[in-house]
Amino acid sequence: METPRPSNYNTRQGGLILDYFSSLGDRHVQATEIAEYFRQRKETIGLTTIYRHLEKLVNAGLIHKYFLNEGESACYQYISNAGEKGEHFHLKCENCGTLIHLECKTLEKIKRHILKEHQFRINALKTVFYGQCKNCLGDDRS
Amino acid sequence: METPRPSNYNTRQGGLILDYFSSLGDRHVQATEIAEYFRQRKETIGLTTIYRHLEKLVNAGLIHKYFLNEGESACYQYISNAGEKGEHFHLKCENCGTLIHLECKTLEKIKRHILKEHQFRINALKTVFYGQCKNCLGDDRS
DNA sequence: TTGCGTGCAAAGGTTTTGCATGGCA
DNA sequence: TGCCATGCAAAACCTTTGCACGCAA
Repeated sequence: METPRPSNYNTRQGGLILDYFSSLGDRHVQATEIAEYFRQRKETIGLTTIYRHLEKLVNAGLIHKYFLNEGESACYQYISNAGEKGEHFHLKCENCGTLIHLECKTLEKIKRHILKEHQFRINALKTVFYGQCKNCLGDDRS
Repeated sequence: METPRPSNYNTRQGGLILDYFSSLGDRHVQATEIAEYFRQRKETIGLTTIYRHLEKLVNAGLIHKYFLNEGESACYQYISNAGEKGEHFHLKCENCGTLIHLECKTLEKIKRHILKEHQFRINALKTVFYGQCKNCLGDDRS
């Protein structure tokens, strides 16, 4: 199986962006952060070009796009070849902004429950649970 | 218990907007839809004013703000006085856009599980499950 | 009269599009 | 050489802010 390429042509920018994503592991970045990263390394890439590569990478299934800070800019994250193993849900604290990666057998049950009983297949990658984290529950019991 | 008012002053616009929300039931609207609604009735309200009332209503706990169409505009929804009873999760089909309101005992278990085992209190109002709905699962079994 | 409410215009931020140029194959 | 990629400028959107005027109390 070939690794899908983000574009037909092999360009400096395309290579840099894909390499950058693979170096990120499971960390996510926003478009402007990518631009800033390369600007600091004197490898400046236009923001337009970055957005166009992001779109291609999403379509190629190499990166994942989602929104953490509601109403704000999109987050992009590399999808490691390791594959299905690391599926997890995101928990985002509405108070302090902490992002928790949750891998949990019970949540697998939830997915199955909703699929079987409600005929809906959940996309864990895109789904974000909002609420209050441990620390913020402790601080304020409202 | 008094009904909290959206503002100190009682203005034409404030009254119209609150009345409009209470007439919506559990349907949600976007800021521009509100503007359009009143424009058609020759009761034009400036978009700026609408946004300012929305903010006040959210702060007063009378309406709820969330994001359904990721990266797009905010949705606002009236919180009926009926209260806690109608708590439900939102399921949003990534394919056809259908929004499902899910009231389900099992999901209460999910909330309790995550609270007890992971010390995180889920805000069901804000949380949206993304995935594929019944119809779209049938159409395409990818 | 006081001070918040209103709404136009403008700014802010993110993302997309038009278009001339650059560079891969 | 052909055609996609690039990136500047500008547009498109949603939302917020500045400011002068309106209006409720």
